[in-house]
Amino acid sequence: MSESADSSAPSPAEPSDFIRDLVAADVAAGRYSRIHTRFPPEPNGYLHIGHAKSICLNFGIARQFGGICNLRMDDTNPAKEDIEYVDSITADVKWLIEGWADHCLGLKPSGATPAPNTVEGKSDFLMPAVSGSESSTGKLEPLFASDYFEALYGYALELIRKGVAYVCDLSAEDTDAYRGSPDRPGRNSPYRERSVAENVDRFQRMRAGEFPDGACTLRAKIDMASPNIWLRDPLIYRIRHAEHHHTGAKWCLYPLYDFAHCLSDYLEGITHSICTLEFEVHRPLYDWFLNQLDLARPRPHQYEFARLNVSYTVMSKRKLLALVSEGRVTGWDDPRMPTISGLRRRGVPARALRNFAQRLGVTKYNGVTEVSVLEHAIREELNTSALRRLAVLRPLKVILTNVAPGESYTLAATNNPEDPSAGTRPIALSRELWIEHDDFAEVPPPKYFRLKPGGEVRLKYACIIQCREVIKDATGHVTELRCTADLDTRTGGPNSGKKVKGTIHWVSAVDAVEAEVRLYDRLFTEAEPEKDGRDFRSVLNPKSLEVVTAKVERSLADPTPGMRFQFERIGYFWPDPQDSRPGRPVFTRTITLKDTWAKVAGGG
RNA sequence: UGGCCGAUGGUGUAAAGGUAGCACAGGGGUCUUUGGAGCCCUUAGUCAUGGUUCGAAUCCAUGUCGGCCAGCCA
Repeated sequence: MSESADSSAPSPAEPSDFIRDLVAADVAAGRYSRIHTRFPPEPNGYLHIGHAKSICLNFGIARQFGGICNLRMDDTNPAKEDIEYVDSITADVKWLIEGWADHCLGLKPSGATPAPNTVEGKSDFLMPAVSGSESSTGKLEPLFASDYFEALYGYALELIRKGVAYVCDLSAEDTDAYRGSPDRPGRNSPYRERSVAENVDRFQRMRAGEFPDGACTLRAKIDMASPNIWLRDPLIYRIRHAEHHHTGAKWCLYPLYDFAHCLSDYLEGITHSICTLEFEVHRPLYDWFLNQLDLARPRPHQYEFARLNVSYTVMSKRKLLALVSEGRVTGWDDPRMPTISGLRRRGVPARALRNFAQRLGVTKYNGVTEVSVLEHAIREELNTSALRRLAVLRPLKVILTNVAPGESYTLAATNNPEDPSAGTRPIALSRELWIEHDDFAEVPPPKYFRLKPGGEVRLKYACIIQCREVIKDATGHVTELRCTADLDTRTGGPNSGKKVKGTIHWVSAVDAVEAEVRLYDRLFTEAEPEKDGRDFRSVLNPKSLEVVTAKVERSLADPTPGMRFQFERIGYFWPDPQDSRPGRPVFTRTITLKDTWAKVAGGG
C-alpha cells in the first residue's frame, strides 16, 4: 500500500560491481550517447527471485546512468510460450520497480514494429523504446523479439548472400551426429557448399511454407572443428508450423536464440546486454553475428554474471512448474514459492526485494545465498513500517478473578515504536481474555520468563497478572487459567514501574475477532534440495503451511488491503489479497519475528 | 581425456601491488512493557605449490577443486 509513499526514505548508495565498472568506463570514454540495458525473459513461466536480481541489476544500471532498461519478451519459440506469462511478467516487473525505476522502464506503443530507415547511408532498423518518463498518451506494451521477425529474416538473407549461412537438409539426428562432441571435432554438412542462389531460393521457400517441420534449417557457416560447440555451424532458423502467441500464423520458421538475441539487442539500441553465466560460451557467437553484418549503429556487447541461488528453495522454471502442476503448492503465486508473484502474495515489500538484490553483489562465482539474508531484508523493511497489533494464534482462556464481569479498562497501545507519529489506539482489558497457549507452562523449563503456576507476567500495554489456578479437562489438558490482575501496575499507575521478567500479548475476549491465519514456512527441509542429485520432492517440508483460527483484536476485523502488521511477539502478517474479506479476515504470515527463545528451546 | 569461466571466514561479497573490510549467520553483553527492534563487543578467511617484487588476495606458472558447453530450448 505505502510502497511508493515511502520513497522519501534515503536510498542506499549505488552499489559497485564489475559490470557497473564497465558501464562507467564506457560512459567515461563517451562510447554511447545513452546507456540502454534490457531485461529479456522468455514468456514460458513466472518470474522468480533470481529474475529479481537481474531486474534490479539491469534497471539499477539504467537508473544510475540515466538510461533505459527495455522489458522484452524473448519469444522465439512458439511451442513453449503463452500470453499468460507475458501478462504476469509485465505485472511483476512493474511491481518490483515501482517507485524506484519506473521512469527507466522501456516499453513501446502497442503494435509498433521496427521502422526501416537509413543511417549514414546504410539501411537500418530501429525499435525505439518509450520510457515511463517520456509519457505518451497511447497504450504501451513490452517489446517482443517476435516483432523483429521481418527484420531478422532480412539479416538472415544478408548472411546467405555473404556466403556465411546455408540451408541444411540434415535431419535433427544427423545434425547432432555431425556436430561431434566437446573433445571431438564435427564434420561438415553435405549441404554446406550450396550456392548462394540455391540457399536464397530454399530459404524463401522455407518461409513460404513449402517444407514440413524439421525438413531443413538455416545454419551459420563458421567452423565445424571449433573447440566451442556453439561455433560448429549453429542453427539460425528452424521450421515450426505453429501458432505464435504474438505473431499468430504469420510465420512457419522461427529464429533461434543466438541469432535473434544479439540482433534484438541491436535493433533496440541496447548498449550493455547482461545475462547469466551459462551464456558465456555463446558470446563468441553473439559477436560473430553482429560482426558479420554491416550494421549502421554501435553494436551491443554481452556481459555475464552469476545467477542467484537461494538456500531452502529451488529456482529453475521447470521445477517451479512441477510444483504447480503437481499440486504441491496452490499456484505460481503460492506464498511459499520463490516467484515474484509468490513473494508479493506473501506480503514481501518490493523494496525489501530490491535491498536484498543490492546486498547480493554481482560476480562470476556461482554460489548459494543463505535465505537468512532475504529474511533479514524483509524484517528490516517491515520493522520500520508495520503497525503493531495483538493477536493470539493458539488461544488459552484466562479469567481475571478480581475483575468484575462487565468491568473494563481502556488502555493505549502503541501502533509502532519505530515511528512515534503512528500514535496509539485504545484497547480494552476486561475479565476474560485470551493468551497464547505457549505462554503458559505448567512445568516451566529453566529460564522460562512467561506464565507458570503462581508466577507473574506482564500483559503488554496493561498490567501484571499472577496465575492462581490451573483448570484442566478430563484428559489433563490445560483449558483455562484463573489469575489476579494488579491494576496498580498499569501504564501510568502508581506501581507501573514494577519489573517482571516476561511480557506477553493477549486479546480481550469480549473484543476478540476470529481470523484465519496462514502460517507459511520454508518449502523445503534441506538447504540444498537437489544436493547429490536427489529429487527435490523428497525434501518438501510437510509443515510449510499451517492454518489456525486466531483471536485478534477488534481493529483487525476489517484490515485495509495492502496494510502490513506485526502481530507482537509473533511475526509480520498482511491480509491475504485473494481471500481476505471484510469481517472475515484472512491473514498471511510474511515472516516470523526473530525469536531467540525458540533457538534456546530448540524450536518451539 | 576439448573449450570457456571461476575459487577470500559457515554464507554472500569488498580490497584495481601497500593495514584483509562489510553484510547475513553464530557467540557474548547492554537496553527493553515485543525473549522483537536498537546499541556494543566477539569468533572465523585469501584453494595449493613455486615464481616476480622492498612488498602479492591481487601479477606469472603449474596443480587441485567447482561451474558451464555436444536442444531444430532460452
